[in-house]
Amino acid sequence: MTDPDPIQEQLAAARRSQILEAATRVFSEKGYHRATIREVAQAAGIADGTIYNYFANKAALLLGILDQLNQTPEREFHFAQASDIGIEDWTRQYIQQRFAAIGPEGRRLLQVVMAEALSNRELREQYSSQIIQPTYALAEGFFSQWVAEGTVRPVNSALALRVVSAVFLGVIMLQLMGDPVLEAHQAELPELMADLILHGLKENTHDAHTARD
Amino acid sequence: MTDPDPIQEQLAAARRSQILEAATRVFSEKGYHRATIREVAQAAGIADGTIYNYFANKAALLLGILDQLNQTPEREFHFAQASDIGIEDWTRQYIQQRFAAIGPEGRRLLQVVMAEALSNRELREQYSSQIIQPTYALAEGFFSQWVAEGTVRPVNSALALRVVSAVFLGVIMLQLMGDPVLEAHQAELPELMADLILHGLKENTHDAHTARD
Amino acid sequence: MTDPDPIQEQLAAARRSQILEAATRVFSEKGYHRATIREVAQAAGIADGTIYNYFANKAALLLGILDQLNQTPEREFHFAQASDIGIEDWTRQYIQQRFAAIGPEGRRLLQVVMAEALSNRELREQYSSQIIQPTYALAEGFFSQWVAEGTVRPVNSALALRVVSAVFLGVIMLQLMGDPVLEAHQAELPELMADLILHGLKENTHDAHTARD
Amino acid sequence: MTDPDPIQEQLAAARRSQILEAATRVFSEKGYHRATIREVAQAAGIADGTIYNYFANKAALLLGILDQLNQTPEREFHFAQASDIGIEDWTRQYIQQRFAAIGPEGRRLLQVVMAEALSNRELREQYSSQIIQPTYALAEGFFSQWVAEGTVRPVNSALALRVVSAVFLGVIMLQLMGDPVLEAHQAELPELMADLILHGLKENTHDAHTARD
DNA sequence: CATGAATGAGGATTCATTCAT
DNA sequence: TATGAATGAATCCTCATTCAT
Repeated sequence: MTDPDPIQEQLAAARRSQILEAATRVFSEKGYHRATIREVAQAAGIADGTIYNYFANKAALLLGILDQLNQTPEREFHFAQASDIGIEDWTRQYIQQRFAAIGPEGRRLLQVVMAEALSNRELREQYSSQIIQPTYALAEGFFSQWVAEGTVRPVNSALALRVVSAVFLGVIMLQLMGDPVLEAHQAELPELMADLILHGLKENTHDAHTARD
Repeated sequence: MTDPDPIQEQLAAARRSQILEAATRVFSEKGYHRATIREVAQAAGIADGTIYNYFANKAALLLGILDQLNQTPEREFHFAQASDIGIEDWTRQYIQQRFAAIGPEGRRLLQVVMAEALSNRELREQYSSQIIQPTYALAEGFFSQWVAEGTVRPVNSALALRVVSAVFLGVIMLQLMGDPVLEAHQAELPELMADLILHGLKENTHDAHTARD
Repeated sequence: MTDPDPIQEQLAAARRSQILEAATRVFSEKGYHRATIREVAQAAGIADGTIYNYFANKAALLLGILDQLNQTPEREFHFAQASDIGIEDWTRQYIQQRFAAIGPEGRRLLQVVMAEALSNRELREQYSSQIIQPTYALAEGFFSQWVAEGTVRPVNSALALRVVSAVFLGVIMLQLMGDPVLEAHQAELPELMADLILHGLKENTHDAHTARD
Repeated sequence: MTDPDPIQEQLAAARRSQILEAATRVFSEKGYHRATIREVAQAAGIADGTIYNYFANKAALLLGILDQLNQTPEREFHFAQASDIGIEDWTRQYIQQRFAAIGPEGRRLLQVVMAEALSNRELREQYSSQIIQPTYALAEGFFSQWVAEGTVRPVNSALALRVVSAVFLGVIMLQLMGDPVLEAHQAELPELMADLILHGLKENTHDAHTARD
């Protein structure tokens, strides 16, 4: 009936983004449930009903936000480079880059999605199957390669990957919970995380010895 | 009118627990917002109105759950023993014990509280000030002592503590998100976490060397 | 089954009064509907349930208050004396006495009953048939006698009685509405009302003059 | 977004009136508290929720009714004409006109507002400050002028005004209470009230004398 | 009789969603 | 497509009333 008008599509996509951006903002401030469609509409500068021309219902806004989380581009970061520059430097750079990349907007996305995913099985499963597990699958390849090379201690790569990523997730959760220490020491955080992930907490006396040699 | 009747108080406390237990169950299944007072009441086997004899409103149920989280006794665990048995063994034992202690009920409490705290500033602040920060304050004492002793590499203790605890928090979050790998390898998890926290990811060639000496 | 124990009856009557007194107080402060049984019970210093041993339900408290209004004794005041002391003096004394007699408690009763009677047909009809009309019936006898004697201008006694009593009712309503002028000039009020009721507003000498011309 | 659309405003005003009219009807029949929002909505032929597009809550309906009472236009009636036609004729006409003007709708408004004002301090104060006292302030000017002219006996005008208006208020209260005599003699009422207000109850012997001469 | 915990019907209010304009 | 008024289902909460102790 209507031919696919590329201009129309552009406009529609822009509207969708505009609405999702507003929704993310409002949801992160008031929470998905406490936020009303009206508030999202007002934040987006449109009428209530207009939202329903772009999203089937309120839940679809959440899924839209999830999609945006998915489209955060840096996800595929260059695991490949690890071999070139050594795991030590690579890790430090990666952590630095991830923290820089996520930014306040990404943090908000995560806050909204995590809050709801924790209490909504359906969203949780979508989040898991669409984003979390694929990301792990991607990373596992590199990780097990490092293990094979002896760069990384011999561990269950899949499991170790979870634990390592848990450091990230946990730190961001604590930030979202408003921890004042993390807030105050943002600058030192990446290096400390890299140290911990690479070398652990323990003062390695042997390291010291050998270094002296 | 009536002097404080200890039996009445016992009954009232039991009712409160009964209601909170039901609320935790229902909230963790459906989420705080999607759950209705009626569902909580039915789960507790009482009438809707009865809940309001023990809690001012629905939000007070959340705070009650928060309190329960607070009263999980093991929080003060034996940091003191660290010096006796060496940080290595202590860490392994501690992790093991924490995982055992939290259990499914504690996990549910955490799920409910985290989900809501992420989207509810008031609860978040209560959670932070009543539980998270006090716990950190307690642990920091021991942590900085270890740093002073040279047992732990010289770091900002407060910050390092956050990062270490983030491993825990992150792992539990991933579990709550239904990660199948963590589910499948629960048994290996504590040891791996201890390894990571103590020694990091990196295969320590120097360690190996020195060990050979 | 139980023989009519006069002591028990005394106690019960005292309880009833105690409860009604509390109810009047609470109702006049918060209004019948906004007031709760619990508040009445607390005001009376008893438990909620106890009220139901003396009154069938909340509405019965209102009827009880109505009864109390009924039992205000002075209702039958000595109309008879009118002939002895002249209508002028009688009226002044009567007004004075009525205002003195009603007092703050009586005002409260009236407030509660009027408020509810205005919006509750059943109470209104009870109030009318049990109190208002009987009182008028009593007064009409004297009033028509005065008319017959020529003491009072020839009017429809029943109607005139309503209008005269309306001055009272209206003044008390305005007082209950918090009129500051009536509040400030309480002392002058009875005399002014008597003047108005007996002689009207109009300066009489002119009447006389003009009539003579 | 949209500039003030006069047509929309007209529609909205019409809706408000429609709702208020229904509320007045329902409230006067069942009383404010016993009436439900659903009943008001049904009486207005709309859905429950629609009421909340025009009024913040149930109490706002009462305030809306109060406003309507305020906007009864005749309040300012022609006090000015008093000098032209003589206080006697003016009073009779005024009373006549007031009774005619208030009508059944106005009576209902008054019933609803008085019932609630008697038991609701907030509404009472609004009623007093927004309507009663301003009306008195307006009337006092004329009244004291009449006193100064010697048309009216020398009295405290503010107080006398209250007493005179109390005749009105009292009569209407008695009518609202369902007094059968007032109901049966509506036609004679205005004249009788005028007589009472102007000349009082007492057969004026001087008048009589002069008249007889 | 006194108590007050338990009950559950009832009602105000919210808000996602629809649809006529 | 955009609008926003109308809708009415859903839900929290209140509170009169009951009844076991």
